Amino acid sequence: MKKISSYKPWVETLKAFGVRLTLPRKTVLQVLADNREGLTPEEVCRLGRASHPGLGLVTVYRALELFEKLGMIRRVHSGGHCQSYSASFGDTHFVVCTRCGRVTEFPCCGLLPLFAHVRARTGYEVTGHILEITGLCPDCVKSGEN
Amino acid sequence: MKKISSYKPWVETLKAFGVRLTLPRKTVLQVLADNREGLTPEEVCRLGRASHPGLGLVTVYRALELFEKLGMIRRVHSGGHCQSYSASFGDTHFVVCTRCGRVTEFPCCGLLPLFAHVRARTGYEVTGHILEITGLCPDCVKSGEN
DNA sequence: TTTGTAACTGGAAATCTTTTTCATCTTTTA
DNA sequence: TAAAAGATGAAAAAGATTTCCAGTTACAAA
Repeated sequence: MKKISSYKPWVETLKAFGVRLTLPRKTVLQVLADNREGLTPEEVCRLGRASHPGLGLVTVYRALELFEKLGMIRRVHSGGHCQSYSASFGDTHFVVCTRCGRVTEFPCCGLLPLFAHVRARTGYEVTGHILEITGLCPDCVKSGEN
Repeated sequence: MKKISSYKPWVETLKAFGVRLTLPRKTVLQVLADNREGLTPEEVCRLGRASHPGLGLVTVYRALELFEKLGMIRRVHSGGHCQSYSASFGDTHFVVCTRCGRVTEFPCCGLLPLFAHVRARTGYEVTGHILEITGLCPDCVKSGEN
């Protein structure tokens, strides 16, 4: 798993919403930028303390809630528990590796016909959806079974 | 919300897996058969006590876990928390009403092209997925805004 | 039927997980 | 730079889930 970018691209978003850029928030953002698995609040806190030892779990909860509301991160449901978060850029969905937990985004596409089908079939007016695909990432496919 | 069937269709499944048909389990099944919303363990327990006052919450947790493993019920992720369950018959997905919580199944269909797309784009070998659609059920569409 | 036994149950207590509270500290803007 | 609004983190409270364990029960075999 490689470290990706910094959290810099997110800074604009935060400024646009008039959200303060504090040390704990920067720390949480950096952790999320550095990791490509879904992380629980607990995990974010533990990882974050490497660079900011005073980081509080409550603050992590609040930061994650805020970033989710701003669309910078999203909840990952696959893999048993639903309280993990992963960075998200734009209108995408996740593929989650069932072996190593790696999360990869892919553009949201081609669901409109399905929504029409659902509407016709059930009478519901569709307003949203959760779509998450699970599978094996390229590395895990290469390195063995399951 | 209308009461649907009994839990009878499930009895075969349970027998096939060599699972005992006990009073608490029957109670949980009846609750799930009677309700078309996602129910939390707590709610199942409360509703179940109407017919079986001694029903224990721990037993409800165990029963839900078992039934989920046997594919008789599935977790509902929409609506904030992910610890609700709803009856499920066959290879389907859920549409969840964001207003009244009603859950309706629709056949799983038309996702194969998407899986191919994901594979081509991300290199993941697709093995599963979570798809849940949210919207307004016909009754809620009729009865007002929101 | 009756009976033996493995499977199941439910209360209490132990473990998490998440939220609330509140006194203190930090950004930001004026 | 100072004031004010916003943010932080420790502790405590509230919730959710699991573990333990002493009974109880469904079911198969006699």
